Amino acid sequence: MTDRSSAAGKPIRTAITDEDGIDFAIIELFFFAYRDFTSDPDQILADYGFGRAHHRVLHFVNRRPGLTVAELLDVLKITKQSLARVLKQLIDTDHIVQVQGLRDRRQRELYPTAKGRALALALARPQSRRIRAALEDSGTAERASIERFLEAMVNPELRAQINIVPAQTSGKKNGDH
Amino acid sequence: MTDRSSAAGKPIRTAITDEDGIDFAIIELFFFAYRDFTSDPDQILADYGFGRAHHRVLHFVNRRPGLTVAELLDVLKITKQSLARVLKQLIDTDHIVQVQGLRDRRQRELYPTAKGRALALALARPQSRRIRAALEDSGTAERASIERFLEAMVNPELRAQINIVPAQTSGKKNGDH
DNA sequence: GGAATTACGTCAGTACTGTTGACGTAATTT
DNA sequence: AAATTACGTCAACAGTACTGACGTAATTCC
Repeated sequence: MTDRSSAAGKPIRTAITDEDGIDFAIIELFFFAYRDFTSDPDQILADYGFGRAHHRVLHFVNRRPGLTVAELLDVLKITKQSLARVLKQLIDTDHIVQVQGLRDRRQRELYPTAKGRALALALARPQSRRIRAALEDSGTAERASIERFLEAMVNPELRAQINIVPAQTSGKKNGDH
Repeated sequence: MTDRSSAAGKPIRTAITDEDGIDFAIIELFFFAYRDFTSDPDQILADYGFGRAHHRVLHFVNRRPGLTVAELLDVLKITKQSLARVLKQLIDTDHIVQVQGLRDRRQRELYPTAKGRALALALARPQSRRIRAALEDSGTAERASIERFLEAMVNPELRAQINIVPAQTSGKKNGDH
C-alpha cells in the first residue's frame, strides 16, 4: 500500500484554484463557518441527549408556534419517519406539546412549552453572539448585505418559507387563554 | 393523544422574536442557505454512491494536494475511523492516490488523480454558480464583506486552517505572479 | 351516506456518517 | 534499544436520514 499502484491515475500535485471561475474561497469559508456555527449548540444539546435534529425542530416550533407536522416536514425537508423519533422525544421530555387543530381536528398543532422556549433560547444565544461578533468585525453596516446574500443563496422556490416568519408584531394573534 | 395531558406544560402561542437580542433572522437564513448550498452536490454524489463526507475529503485533497491523513483529520474535525471508510472508497475508485512521504515515510501524502480533480470541479460548479448568483443579487461590491463575515464566523483558533489555502485565493491576498 | 382523501402515527428495514476504544506495524525519535 | 508517531483496521454502537407499507381518525367529495 501507500504507493502508486500501477493501474491508478497519477497524482496531481498542483492545487485546484479559482481558475475555472469556481469560487473555492467562499465555498470553503461557508463550510468552516457553518461547522463552527453549529458547534456551540451541539455541545449544549449533548447534555440533554439531543442532537442537531432536535434543535431544528425546537427552533421552528418556537418561531412558528402552532405549525402542523406537515408544515414542519416541509420546512425541514425531511421525511415523516425522520421527524417522528425526534419529535416524540421532545414531546416526552415536555419541551413541545401537541394541540388538536380547531379547524381540522386531524392536525396536530405544535407549540413550545416554557421549558421548550427556554431551551430554544439557550441554544440560540451562542449562535447569536457569534453572529454579532462577526458583524462587528465586518462593520455593522454590512448586516443588510449579509442578509441579502444568505437569502439569495436559498432556492427561489423555497424562499417563501423564510418570509412566513412571525413578522414579530408583538402578536396577539389570538387574545384568548 | 393530541391533547394537553395534565402534567405537560402549557403551550406558548407567541412566536419567539428578535426581542431578547437573539438574531433569529440570520440564524434561520444560515440554516436555509447551507441546506440548499449542499443540495446541489448531494445530487451528483448520489450517482457515485458517495455522500457529503466524500465531497469534503475530495475538496480538501484538491485544495491542498499532498496533505497527510493527520492534517486532513485536523481540518475536517472528525475521527480517524470516520475518515478511513470514506478515504478508502475514494482511493479504491481511483479518485485519490496515496504517496509515501519523502521526508517521513510513515506519512501518506494524499493527491487527487485526474478523475478526482474532475469530480471535485463538477461538485463545486453548481455551488459556485449559486454563490455568483447570490453575489449578483446583492451587488458584486459586497463580496469582500461576505468573505469577511464568513471568516469571522469561524473560531479564531481555527482560522489558520483557512489561510493554509494555496495562496492566490481569489486574487489579491498576495501579489505573487 | 358512502367513498376517497388527508394528516398523522408507526412498524420494518436500510444507509451514511459519526463516535470510542483497542490493536498492529512500520518508521522516526530519543 | 525503547518510546513515540502516523497510519490502517477491527469491533461495536449512535444519530439522522431514507423508503415503503399499514392503520386510524377526520374531512371532503360525489
